[in-house]
Amino acid sequence: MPWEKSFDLDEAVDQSISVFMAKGYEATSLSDLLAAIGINKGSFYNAFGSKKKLFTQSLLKYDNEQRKAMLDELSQMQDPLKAIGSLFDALIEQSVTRGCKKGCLMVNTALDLPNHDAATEKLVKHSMSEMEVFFRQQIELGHKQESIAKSVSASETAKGLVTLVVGLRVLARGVFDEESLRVIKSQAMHLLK
Amino acid sequence: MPWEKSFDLDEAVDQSISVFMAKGYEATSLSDLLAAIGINKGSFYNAFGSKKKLFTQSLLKYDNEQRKAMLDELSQMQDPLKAIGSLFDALIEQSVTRGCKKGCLMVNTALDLPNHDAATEKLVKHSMSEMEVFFRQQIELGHKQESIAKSVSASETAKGLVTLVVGLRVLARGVFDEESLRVIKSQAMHLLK
DNA sequence: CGCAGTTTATACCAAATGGTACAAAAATAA
DNA sequence: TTATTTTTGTACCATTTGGTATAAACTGCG
Repeated sequence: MPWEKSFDLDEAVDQSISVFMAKGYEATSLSDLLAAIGINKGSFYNAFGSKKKLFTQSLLKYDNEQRKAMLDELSQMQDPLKAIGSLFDALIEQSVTRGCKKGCLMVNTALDLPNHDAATEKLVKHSMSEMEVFFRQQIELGHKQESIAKSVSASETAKGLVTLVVGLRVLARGVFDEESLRVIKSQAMHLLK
Repeated sequence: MPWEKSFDLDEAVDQSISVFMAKGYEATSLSDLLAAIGINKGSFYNAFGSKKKLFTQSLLKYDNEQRKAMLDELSQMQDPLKAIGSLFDALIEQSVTRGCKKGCLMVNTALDLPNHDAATEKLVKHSMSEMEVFFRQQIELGHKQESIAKSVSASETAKGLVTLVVGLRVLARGVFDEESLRVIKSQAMHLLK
């Protein structure tokens, strides 16, 4: 066997995620990706096949390492109000700190859904639905623990919280300042009362 | 004097709004616009100057004729809960009916803010802030009329409602079905209790 | 009619688009 | 050393990009 790839595949996808997140799929050019990853066309097509395939790969990795990882961790807290509060804290933290206003690849793609293929649509819907499930389960746990009133509908409030998260990620891209983002969190907690 | 323009300027901008809304600024090509308006390059540059100028004009018109017109009308109802409920009804109605999933030009642009110029940023921020003001005033009116409890903070809840509206417009583009959108409305009304 | 202004249609522009092809260099394994 | 395979660099591809230029045809008014 000859030799290992000289650039880190995983790292390359991470760079791609950044670019796609910042500019969107269409507005991201091949040159943008090559510059961000630090390779040239030959290696690119050898490694990823096409721009579209890289995008799908990026979206998948993002969903696994960002959304899924975070929800899994929060689920283990066994404290619904704290878990949900922490989720919003983390989103705000990311929005304020991270590279500045890159937002969320999944939300960006959700807004652009009509311009993507069926596979992408399925992935985005699944990711959003997983988030809704997370909220629903947390609220149901709160019902058992009696930290959340039974009058708070698990399924309906879960959808409300998903909507607030999505809205937050949009507004975090430049419309709202940090203080306003924190108000969104407090409004989310209001829905649980 | 020679002769009137043979195509309707106003109508042309409306067509442009549709295209920009559906595909986003970057992904919309000149050809897309020419096809949608039904004119050719010569007339286009004579009438609008550039793609960017047309976009700005479109955004401005959209803000005036969609957002402003709607909020002005709802303000006249003098019934905060009804007005806010009607706003969500109208958004859902649009999302379900209108051309199918075109969404909202202002929200689409908000998510894309980092890639636009200062003038656009100002316009979007102003539009969003006007919406926030609308909600705040409605809640304050509700305080006076005693239809909304004083414990509901006008300024904070206004931000929460703006976030729900933005989230709704994103999710309406393909993630949520009509039933789920209606749940968002009911969650919005919950914030007013 | 003649002038003014508009519309069409076309040709053109340089630059960038996503993607392919290929030779040479480099590095490992046998 | 000799294969094997990936890397790099470059050249190339047709198409499209936003934008300009131009000439002819059309329409309305004085």
